Amino acid sequence: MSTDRGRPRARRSPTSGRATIYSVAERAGVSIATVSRVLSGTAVTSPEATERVLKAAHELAYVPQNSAKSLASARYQTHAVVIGSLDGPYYSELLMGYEEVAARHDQELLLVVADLPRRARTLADLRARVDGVMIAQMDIPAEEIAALAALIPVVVVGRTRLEGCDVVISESTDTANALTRHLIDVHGRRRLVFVGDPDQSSDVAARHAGFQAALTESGLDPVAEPLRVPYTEQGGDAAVALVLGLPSRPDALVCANDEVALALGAGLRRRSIVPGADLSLTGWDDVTAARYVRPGLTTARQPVREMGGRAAELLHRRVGGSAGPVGQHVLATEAVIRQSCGCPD
Amino acid sequence: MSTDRGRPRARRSPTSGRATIYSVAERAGVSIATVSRVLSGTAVTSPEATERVLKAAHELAYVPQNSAKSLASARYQTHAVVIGSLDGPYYSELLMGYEEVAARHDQELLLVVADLPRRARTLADLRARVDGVMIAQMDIPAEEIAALAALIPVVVVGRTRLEGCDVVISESTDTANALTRHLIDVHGRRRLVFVGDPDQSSDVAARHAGFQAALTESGLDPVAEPLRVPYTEQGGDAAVALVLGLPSRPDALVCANDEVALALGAGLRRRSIVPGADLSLTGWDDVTAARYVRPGLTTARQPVREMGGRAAELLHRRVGGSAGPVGQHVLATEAVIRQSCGCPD
DNA sequence: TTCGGTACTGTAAGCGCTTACGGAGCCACG
DNA sequence: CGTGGCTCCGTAAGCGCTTACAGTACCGAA
Repeated sequence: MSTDRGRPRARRSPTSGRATIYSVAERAGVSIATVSRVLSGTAVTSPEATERVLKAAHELAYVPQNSAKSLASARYQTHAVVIGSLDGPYYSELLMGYEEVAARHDQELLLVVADLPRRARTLADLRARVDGVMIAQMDIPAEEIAALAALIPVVVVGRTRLEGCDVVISESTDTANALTRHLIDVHGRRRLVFVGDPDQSSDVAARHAGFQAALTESGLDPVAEPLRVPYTEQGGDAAVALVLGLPSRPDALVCANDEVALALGAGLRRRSIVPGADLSLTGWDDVTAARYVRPGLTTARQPVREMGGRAAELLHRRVGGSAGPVGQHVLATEAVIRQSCGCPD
Repeated sequence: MSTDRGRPRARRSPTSGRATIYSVAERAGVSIATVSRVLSGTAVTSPEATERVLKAAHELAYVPQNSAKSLASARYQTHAVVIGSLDGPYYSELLMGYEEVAARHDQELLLVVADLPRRARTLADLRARVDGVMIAQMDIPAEEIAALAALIPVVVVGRTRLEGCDVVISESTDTANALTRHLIDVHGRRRLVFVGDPDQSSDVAARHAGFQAALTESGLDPVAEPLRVPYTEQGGDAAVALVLGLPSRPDALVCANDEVALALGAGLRRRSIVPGADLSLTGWDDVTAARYVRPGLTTARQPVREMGGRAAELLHRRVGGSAGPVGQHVLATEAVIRQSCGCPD
C-alpha cells in the first residue's frame, strides 16, 4: 500500500533492547537524520532540536553502533598496531606513546601480534577493518609492507629503507659512533667486537655502522666479525661461549641491545671476567635492569615513547589526507654512561 | 517497473575499487548468498559452486568488510582489553598470553588504556564495539565493572570480589605466607615490615594477609604498619626514607612487588645497608631485573601468561554462551628464592 | 506416474547508521 | 505580492554483509 511509503520501513524486532538511532529519534520527536546530525555535529541544527536529541540520547543511554557507523561512513576510527612481541620495555613504551596520541584523536587501537605463521592473512585483511596500520615489527619483509602500504596508509617504526610509507626511527649511527669512540678514546680499548646481527634489522645495522665508523676513524680493525646472536637473553648466553672461543680476548663488547648485554655480562662474570674492569660492555635501550645491575650498564636511550606518539600523529594525518609526502622521521638518541664501560661510579 | 523487481538493486559506484561480495558473486556466477555461505561455511554448497566462489574471491583478493559483517551478524569477533598501563612486564606478559589464546579463536583485540579521565565514556561505549571485555586494571571501582558486566560479558584479571563477572587471579596468600615463613624460620628474622598498600588492590591485600598470617602463626607482631607507598620505583625510593625513619630498624622487608623492592634495595645499599646480609628483602612478580641484581631478588612468580590465556578462553566461552556460572579461577604461584632473603648464592 | 525428501540455490529483507536531495518556512528585497 | 536566498529538517537510498524463506531439480519409494 502506498500509505506505507512515507514512513520508515518497519523495524524487525528490537534485537537486543539497545537504543538505536530510531528510538532516539522517536523519543526526541525528530527524524533519524537530525539525530545523526546532532550527535556527529556535521550540520547545523536548531537549539531546540539539539537539546531534545541530546536529552533523549542520554535518557536512553544511546551509544551508536560502531559497525553501522563504519559501514555507512567507510571509516573505522581505528588504527592497527602490529608488533611481534611485547617482550621487554621497548614495545610497551612504544605502545603507550602511540596510544596516548591516538586517543587524543579518538582513534581506537587494534592490537595485532603478528607471528610469522599467522601474518600473511592478517596483514592484508586489516584493510577491511582499520583506517591505517602502524608496524613496529622487525622481521616483516619490506615487500610485504610495501604491498600493504599500497592498500592502506602505513607508518613503520624502528626500521628504515621502506618504500611508500612513513618511517619513524631514532638516530642510531652517530650515537653508536660516539659510544664506541668513548670506549676507544676514554678507556683506551683496542680490541672491540660487536655483538648482534646487523642483517636482522636495519636498526641494528645502523648501530653497527656507527661502531664500524668509529673504529675506522680511529685506525682500528674489529677483532672479529659481529657475533650474530639473537637479541634476547638466550642470545647473550650464547654470546658468552662465542666470546670465550675467540682467538684473542676482546677488551670491549658493543651489544645490539641491553638484553644481550645483561645476559652476556652475567655470563662473563660467572667466568670471573668482570665487565667494567676486565673489559667494556655496552648495551642499547636502557631497560630498567640496566641501572640496577652492578656495574651499571652503559647504554643508549631511544625516545621510544615519543616515537610512538609521532607515529600515531603521522598515521592520523595520513588517514585524514592532511599529510605531505611520505618521509623518514628521525628522533634523537641519548648515550647513557654508567660503569660497565669502565667509568667510575 | 516490475522488471526491476527480480534483480539485486543497483549498486552505487564502486566506492573504493575494492571487491565486495557482489563482485565475487558476479564473477563466480552465483548469488551473494552462496558466496556468503561458501566463505563462512555456514551451509552446504555444491563442490562446483564452492570452487568457483573460492577462485573468484582469490582472484579479486576479496576481504569481507568487517563493519558489514558485524552489522549483519551482530557479532564483532573482538575483545576489548582494558589496562591502566603497560609499565613493567606484568601487563605485557598478560597481554601476550591473552592475545595468543584469543587469536586461536580468531578474536581480535581492541586495546583500551583507560586513564581515569577518559574511562567513563570509553568503558560503557565498548558494548557497541566489542563482544566482551577483559579488564586488568586495578583502580576501576567495582561498581563501574559491575555496571559494565550487566551490559556485556566481562572477565577481570588480578583482582577479586567482583560481582557478575569471571575473575582470574593467581594464588597470593599462601605463597606470601610461605615466603614470610621462610624469612622467619630459615633466616631467623623477627622484625618484619610489609611495604606496599593493601588497600590499593585486592591482590596486594591478599599478599599482606599471607604475610600477616605467617607472623601470627609464629607468634610475632609486625614492627610497623605497612609502609603505604605506590607500586613503582618512586614508591621504592620513598620507602627508603620511611624505613630509615622507623623507630626500630626492621630485619626483613616484604615488598608488594619487585619494582618497589629493587628501588628500595638500591636505596638502602646506598646507605650501606646491604640486602641479604643486613636484612631480608623480597619482592613479587619476578621481573627480569630481579635475577640480574646482586644479591638476586627473592620473589614470587605469578603465571601471568597463563592467566591471560585463561581469561581469553573464559571470555570467549562466555561470549559464545557456552560457559557455566561466573566464578573465580585461581592459578598457582611459585616462590623464587634467590639471595636477597639471606640465602647463599 | 505421483509424491515426499533431500540438496542446493536465489530472493530479498534487514542490521543501524550517513548523507544527497529536496521541501518547508521565513525573511528581505524589488 | 512575488521572488530569491537562507536555515533547518525529513525522506530515502545506500554502505556490504547474513539469513529466513521460498523455490527448483533431482531422486527413490509408493
